[in-house]
Amino acid sequence: MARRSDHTREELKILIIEESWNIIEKHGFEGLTARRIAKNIGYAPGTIYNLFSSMDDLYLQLNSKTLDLLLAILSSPKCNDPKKTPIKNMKAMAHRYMEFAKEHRPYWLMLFNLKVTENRTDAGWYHEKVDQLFTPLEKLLEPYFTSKQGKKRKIAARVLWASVHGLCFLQETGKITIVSEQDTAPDMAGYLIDTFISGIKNNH
Amino acid sequence: MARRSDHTREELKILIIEESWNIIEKHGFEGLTARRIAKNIGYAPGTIYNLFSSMDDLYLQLNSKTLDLLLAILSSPKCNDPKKTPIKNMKAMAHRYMEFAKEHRPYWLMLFNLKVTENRTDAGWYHEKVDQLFTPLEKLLEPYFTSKQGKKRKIAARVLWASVHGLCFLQETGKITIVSEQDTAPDMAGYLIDTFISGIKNNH
DNA sequence: ATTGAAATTGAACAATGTTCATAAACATTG
DNA sequence: CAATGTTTATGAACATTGTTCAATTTCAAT
Repeated sequence: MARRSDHTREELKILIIEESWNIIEKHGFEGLTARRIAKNIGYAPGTIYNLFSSMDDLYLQLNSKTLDLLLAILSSPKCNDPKKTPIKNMKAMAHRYMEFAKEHRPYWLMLFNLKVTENRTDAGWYHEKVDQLFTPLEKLLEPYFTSKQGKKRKIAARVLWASVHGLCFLQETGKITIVSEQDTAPDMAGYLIDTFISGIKNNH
Repeated sequence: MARRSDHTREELKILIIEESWNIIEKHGFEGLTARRIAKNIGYAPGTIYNLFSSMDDLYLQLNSKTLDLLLAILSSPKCNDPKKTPIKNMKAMAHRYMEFAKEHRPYWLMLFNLKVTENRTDAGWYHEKVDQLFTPLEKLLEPYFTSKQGKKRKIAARVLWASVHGLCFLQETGKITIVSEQDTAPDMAGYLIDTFISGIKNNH
């Protein structure tokens, strides 16, 4: 039996989340089970339920971690370089998003897992976190809108972002037949951004 | 014990699919279990495995049915009206897609279910079916491209479609914070289409 | 009638999330 | 230090799941 003083409640919570993270990396989301986590950290399955109300609750915490990672990437200087044009930054942003989805596929896919999604209990902080993801793109869109068009800009950011995500999603789940080998998903995202921004300029 | 001559193999297959369809409508995807299907049609659980290699196989067949429905909707005269402008038709198409996602949510969500997606065995006919979904939009895009720009048009169709889908997905899974009550997802799709098409015109 | 193939069965298996009485570990008190 | 109370860990137990497969039943052919 694990000593009660081995870890504080908070330490144990982190321990479980981190071990889950590793399991997912090795065995994918399907490989993540309460029993496996418990075994790996030297506790009994029941212990997990002392710290998380359910597996879904744990999934939510894991998603939170993923969102943190994503926000860090989208906020990084590489796609917010003042020396580059906004369009170039946007393309870099899209590129890095797709890169993230590819490299951290299981974590990224979890974000859109049905069960996790329908967890609308304490959706407050979670939704705010998702909302935060739009801000880097919103900033890049500033040059194309007047200061009075804040709402329009917000909408544009969300629409463009949803588009990039849609492209990434269909690509990553193999639902899209890429027309030719040369037209990779990032290229298509580039095309999308060029066209969309060109359209925005046109409408002024 | 159910008589062997009650149904032919093919009849039974259809029976299972239709009963599954009803179960999903009533109890969602989560409510769909081998035992429940069997019980409802008066057979034993094992029988299902005589006709489908696994539950995932059955899911694939169900998705196929959903894709048929979707194609029918996207091909319908309501969004392919020669009297209307292409843009209006596109907006109608996006609108109907989103409507479909809302009304047939469980079926629509199943299309993007991980497990079902990773079934890459007989992905041939399935992928072709998905590919078919793009053709209505491709046709609507004809006026904006020369006959030599067939490939460009294909790409545009996929990009635009992915965008609409992304919008729909984030909206339907509650991942997007709509800026205000007035800006519904269909409105945002309209904005997307207007801007995107405007951008296409610009680039010629 | 007999034989043989084909279809149906349902008990059995392994694995899952989850619960909860029990026991252990610690903190507090007298 | 002993006794008591509280918190935490446990792991067996429960209900479900997909899935398998030897046994049984059904039916056509002989």
